[in-house]
Amino acid sequence: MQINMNTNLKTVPKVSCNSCPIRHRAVCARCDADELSVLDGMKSYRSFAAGEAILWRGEPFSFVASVVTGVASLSKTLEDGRTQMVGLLLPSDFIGRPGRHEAAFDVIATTDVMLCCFERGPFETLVDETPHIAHRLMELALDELDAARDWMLLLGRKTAREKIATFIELLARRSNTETPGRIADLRLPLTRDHIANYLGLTLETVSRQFSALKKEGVIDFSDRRTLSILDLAALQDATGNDSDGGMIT
Amino acid sequence: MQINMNTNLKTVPKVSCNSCPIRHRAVCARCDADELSVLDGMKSYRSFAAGEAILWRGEPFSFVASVVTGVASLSKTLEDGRTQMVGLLLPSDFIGRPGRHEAAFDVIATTDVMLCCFERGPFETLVDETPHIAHRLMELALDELDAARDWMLLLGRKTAREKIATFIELLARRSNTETPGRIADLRLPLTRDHIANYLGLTLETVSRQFSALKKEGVIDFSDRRTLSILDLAALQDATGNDSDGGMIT
DNA sequence: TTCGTAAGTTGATCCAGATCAATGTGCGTA
DNA sequence: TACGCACATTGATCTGGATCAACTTACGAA
Repeated sequence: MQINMNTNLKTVPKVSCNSCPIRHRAVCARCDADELSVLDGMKSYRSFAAGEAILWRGEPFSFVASVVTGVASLSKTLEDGRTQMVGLLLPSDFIGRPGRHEAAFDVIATTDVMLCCFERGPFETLVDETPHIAHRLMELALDELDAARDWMLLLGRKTAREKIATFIELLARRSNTETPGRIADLRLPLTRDHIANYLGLTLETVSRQFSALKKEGVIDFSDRRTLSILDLAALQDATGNDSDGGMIT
Repeated sequence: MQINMNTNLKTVPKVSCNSCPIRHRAVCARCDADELSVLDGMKSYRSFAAGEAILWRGEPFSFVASVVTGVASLSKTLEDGRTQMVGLLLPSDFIGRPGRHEAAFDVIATTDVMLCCFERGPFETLVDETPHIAHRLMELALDELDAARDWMLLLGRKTAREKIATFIELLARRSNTETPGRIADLRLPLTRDHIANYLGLTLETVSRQFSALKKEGVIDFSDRRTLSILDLAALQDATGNDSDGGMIT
């Protein structure tokens, strides 16, 4: 099987590339009008419900895809069930890689997800013929590599508090809310358990660190899944990152 | 500065690409004779002594390079000095990435290292004009991404014992010694401290886990830097990896 | 041959985060 | 209106690996 044909999967009417929210960041970012129309003819949309598996590790896939909306996670699991998330796929991120025919990890929809899919064979041919796409694919891969290496530092050397602060700051940076020093109503797209899997912690530790930051007045929860950053400077201080990097505003 | 012009740096006479030990795995792997002669004309060799910095984080670099011989490490450091190695560069691995002009981490020679260097500007032009090189560069980047993600699982979820076993098994797999069930005289290219930085441990824990595996008869040291694997099955068992993956012979 | 130093081992103790356990909260469904 | 369930919080305890410390080993330089 390729991308799963499960219960909640829906094939959805296509949207024109011109009004696509990820038009300028996804694999098609560098394409001109002609190239775009080729992609437009090849693409199909699929939606997955929160919690649903998009792809299991080891499963051959016949589609590659861009995330249009929603959040998906990549995770690896040890024999005994310990799991580690190795990537978070946000809108414009790409699923699948040239020269590989089966998934190296589980891909799970953590929220409802919409994918813009291409059949793998034709897409690979197109990549070979279209430097704009090959080039963008390279950029996306290198960005992921940078992110993976930042995460290695976090997993290997940061404390629980630093991990949580880094995670919140990451979400704040990606959600482009613009309010210097204070960020309101940041939505957590993951459960405590998922966050723990992302950060190499347990869900209890995640919960305790959230509570600690709340008690200190650094953040506040309006609801379990929605928080505000009350003291951005303190939060950035708690990440353990160099003070210069990572300015949000 | 680009790649450092320090104390021990030497520019070394070039070797013909045809007799180059990494000819078929490095960035030039897919090149035909014509392409190779262009690279041959551009390249220069540089050597670095063990312990020497090849490139510091944030430093602009004017060269990219392939590792010809030796081992180098990529590492990231937190403000307070905690460091995490985020990659190990073995012969044929590539330093530098298209579209980036400064290092994202420190690159240190852990053994004596020989690099095959190209000036960044001309090399990038060549990449754009030579699909064989662009393609190979993409493959190398994706392989690194896979390795980084495997390491995230190790850093986030494995125990000290599993980390050490995984590390030994990794070295065994890359040194292509062929002796089913038993591997002799495996050389550790890193100090205990470097291994600790690679595995997200302290050097004491590394030492203790080596001792434990030795006492159990899984491995043996003929010298502090040279070990033999006496019981490969037990070692693989201790990695925590799926039993099917990771066969060496 | 000894001295100095970097690297490695081993022991004793400590503590951050895991684990085990109980309770709380919100929401959809009957 | 209450039942069931998934998710989250909080407390008590345990423990793997960090930290602190002493000692050993290898080796190159004087």
